[in-house]
Amino acid sequence: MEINRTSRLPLYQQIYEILRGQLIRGKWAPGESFPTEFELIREFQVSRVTIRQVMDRLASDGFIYRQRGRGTFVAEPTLEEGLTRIISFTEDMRRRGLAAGTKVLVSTILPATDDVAIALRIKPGEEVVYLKRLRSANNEPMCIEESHLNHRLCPGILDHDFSIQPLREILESKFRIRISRALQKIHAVVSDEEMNQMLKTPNPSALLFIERTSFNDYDTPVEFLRLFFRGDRYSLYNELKD
Amino acid sequence: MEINRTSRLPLYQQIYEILRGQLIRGKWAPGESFPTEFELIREFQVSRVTIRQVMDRLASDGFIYRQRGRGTFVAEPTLEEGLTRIISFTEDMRRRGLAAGTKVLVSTILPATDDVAIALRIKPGEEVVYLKRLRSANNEPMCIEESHLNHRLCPGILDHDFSIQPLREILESKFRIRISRALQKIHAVVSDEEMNQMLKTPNPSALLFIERTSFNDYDTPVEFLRLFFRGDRYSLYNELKD
DNA sequence: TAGTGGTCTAGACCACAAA
DNA sequence: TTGTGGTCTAGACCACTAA
Repeated sequence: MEINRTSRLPLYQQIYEILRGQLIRGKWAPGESFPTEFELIREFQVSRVTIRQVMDRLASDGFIYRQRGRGTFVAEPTLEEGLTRIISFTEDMRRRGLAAGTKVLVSTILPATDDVAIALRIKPGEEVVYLKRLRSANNEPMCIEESHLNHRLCPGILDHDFSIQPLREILESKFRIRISRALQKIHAVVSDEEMNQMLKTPNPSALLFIERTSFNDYDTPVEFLRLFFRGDRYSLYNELKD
Repeated sequence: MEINRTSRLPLYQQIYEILRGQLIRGKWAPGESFPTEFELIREFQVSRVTIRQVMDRLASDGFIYRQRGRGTFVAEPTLEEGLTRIISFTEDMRRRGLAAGTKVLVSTILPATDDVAIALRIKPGEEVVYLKRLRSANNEPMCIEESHLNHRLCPGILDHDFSIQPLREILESKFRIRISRALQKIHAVVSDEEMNQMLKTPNPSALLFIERTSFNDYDTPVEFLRLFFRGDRYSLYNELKD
């Protein structure tokens, strides 16, 4: 874990990426002491302001919290992160104390419909990878997920087994596509017959319906996602300020 | 707008509050130039680092955005703010281009039920102000709002007219209670007969259901709120990072 | 008392945009 | 060329916690 002083990437960003990666990979347990400012100053040989810039960001991201006079500590994972960071379904369920499962229902290539084309900023009729999965938690159905990928950006992706390897991992390792941000819309809808069958919900049921467009580093839409969560089992949590 | 150098409140926080207040009150129009760093340095007579600390926060709050070489500008109001800041129903509707209306359905004092008591951290049976309102947008029903206030914190609040003056304003001016943060849970539920009548929705309909507990500066729960939004008319928006 | 995080300063050099 | 925001430095003093 070295920083590059000749890189055009600012020092604080390099250090941020390093520490953030270590936090996500679980280098420290929640509640454990995080290195002090002066330890990080020694380790990376930068000024205190630069280290504090990094720690301010890690704190506002919710990864660490600081206590004057005591030190800095690693924060517990929160459910709120599902509304601020892009985390996988598996990770989301783990935080809720549930074991995630996946069943691929459909995986094929289709011409883009008008709404999908608009979301992906492509022409209607262009090739879209359509992936429909049933997501479960503790072996009970939890969510229907319909993914639409711009096939031009990930040709041949259908050869992979989506029930084993996470989609984002495939995009990153095989196609060098990193999802850096996403915009989403959250609604409530009534389930239809087909959904009730798949989700084992009574008729009628309410579903938490999320439409999400994910973008790569160059702000090109990569994926358009529709998520239908069981309203009786899944809620979102967050904090409002001021 | 002066800062107090002998106050225990840090300079950057004082300046932040001043500028934030001016931004919220609309001192500058969206898109308009915000004062440059050096103008603010001159105005408040503090160092550049301090001003940047303020502007970093205003930027991450979404109030301003900066462009290297060009300057700093006032951001457009976004719908996302409804998921990060505590904004009033009226303000939320305004951002959606709708005119808000309010009809008070019930306003009374009740003993706290178990769930409300837990949320407000009081004993079951203690006095709670119960306020039920029908919120409308462009004269169409949009939301049923059930508010539960800890009556001990705002005795006599029922004398006010909630259809005219915003609840938060009454709390602030009459009882010196400032809501500084809130925790909420977002679900989807199916409407019942009574709700369908009030909201003029068909049976069955899906509602976006939000439960929110609001806290004052001392982290005491002040209000427990249940919001039932029409699923066909109301959605939440937000951005996910990385 | 020693160590931690919180605040603040003056000053430097850089990249970028506009005139 | 000028002015803007972006990054980085060394150093200072303070408030709080724990030993």
